[in-house]
Formats: sequence, structure tokens, C-alpha cells
Amino acid sequence: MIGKQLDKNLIAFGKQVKHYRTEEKNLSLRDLAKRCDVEHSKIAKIEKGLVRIQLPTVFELAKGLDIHPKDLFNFEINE
Amino acid sequence: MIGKQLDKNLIAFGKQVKHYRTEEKNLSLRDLAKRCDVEHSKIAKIEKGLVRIQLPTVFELAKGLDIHPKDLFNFEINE
DNA sequence: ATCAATGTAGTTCAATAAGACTACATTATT
DNA sequence: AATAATGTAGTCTTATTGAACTACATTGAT
Repeated sequence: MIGKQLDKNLIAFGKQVKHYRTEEKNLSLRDLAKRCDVEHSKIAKIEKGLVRIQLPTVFELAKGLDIHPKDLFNFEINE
Repeated sequence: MIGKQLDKNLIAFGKQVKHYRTEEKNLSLRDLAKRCDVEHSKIAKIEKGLVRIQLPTVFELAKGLDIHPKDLFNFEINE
């Protein structure tokens, strides 16, 4: 994978997704993918902050994780 | 503008943007556009839920409104 | 009455997300 | 040892966002 210019907030968001998926819900990427309409390989990229996902994707992830989208933004915003 | 299929959550999100912009901050579309890197005509579309904006755009809007992105998600999620 | 501000809808082009897969190296599990 | 599960990186095509403008009808102010 070649150098994308990463966004700190995107990375922080991704960490939240991973946190809820693994720590809180104990789901594999493929598990979560089944619960929401997002491909497992895409979730992997999201968790690393590699993609500028669209809002509906955020809603989907929250649905799959059974949380409110708001929860995925529990981090310090950079600048 | 021809029929797009609107997403309730997108519309709710847009309402939040408009709420903060007008009620809380008393900004015009062009005012807000100047404070964040989002074009005024695009903000109008966002507020109507017409666009599936990307996450960095959400961060930009929050920055321009001087709030945490989380605040833009203060609404009931639909299913 | 004139001019400025505002919200809204439209355009064009380049960049990229989405979606559906595939491949593969590691870890686990049996 | 063999099989399954997992995370990750890649491909390809199509649809759509983003960005920068433009136009225009209202509304507000001078």
C-alpha cells in the first residue's frame, strides 16, 4: 500500500471502530461486516484511517456495532 | 433538482448543521464557508441531506461551527 | 428604488468511495 | 499436520463526492 496522506481524525475514528469491535463486542472483521452493509476488507481500511468514508457508512458501522454514531467520535479533535 | 433518495439520518444530520449555524452561531452559509473549507452552496445541500458527505467534511463543518463533531450527531438514529 | 446579502440549484472535471472479489501470510483450533 | 479464521492489501468498474464557480429569485438594508 502506497503512501496516502493520513488524517489524524480519521485515524482516531478508526481506532474507535476497532475498539468497539474488538474490546466491546468481540467481533471479527467478517462478523461485523455481516451485521452491517460494509465489506470486511473495507472495515480494515477504515480502522486504519485509510479511507475518507461517507456519512452513511458511519451510520452502518454504528448499526453493526449496536452503538450510537456519536460514540465513534469520542476522541480529541486535532486542530 | 431531481429526485435523490433521501436518507433520514442524513437529513437529521443536516438539520443539526443548520441548527448550530443559524440558532447558535448566527452565521450565513457564506460566513460558515469562510470558517471551514466547505463551499457555501455545498453546505446548503448538506443541510438538506442531499449529499453523502465524507468524514473529513464533517470535521471541517464542526471546526467552522466551533463545536465537537459529536454534537452534530445529537439526534435519534433511524433503524 | 438600488444594492447587498442570502439561500438554492445548477454546471464541469478530477479524484475517490463503494462494492464485489481475490490472495495471502499468520494465528488458532481440531 | 491439516483446516479454519483472521487481518490486510490489492484489483477493477461504476457512481458520486469535492471543488470552484455561476445564476437567480428573495429578502433586507440604505
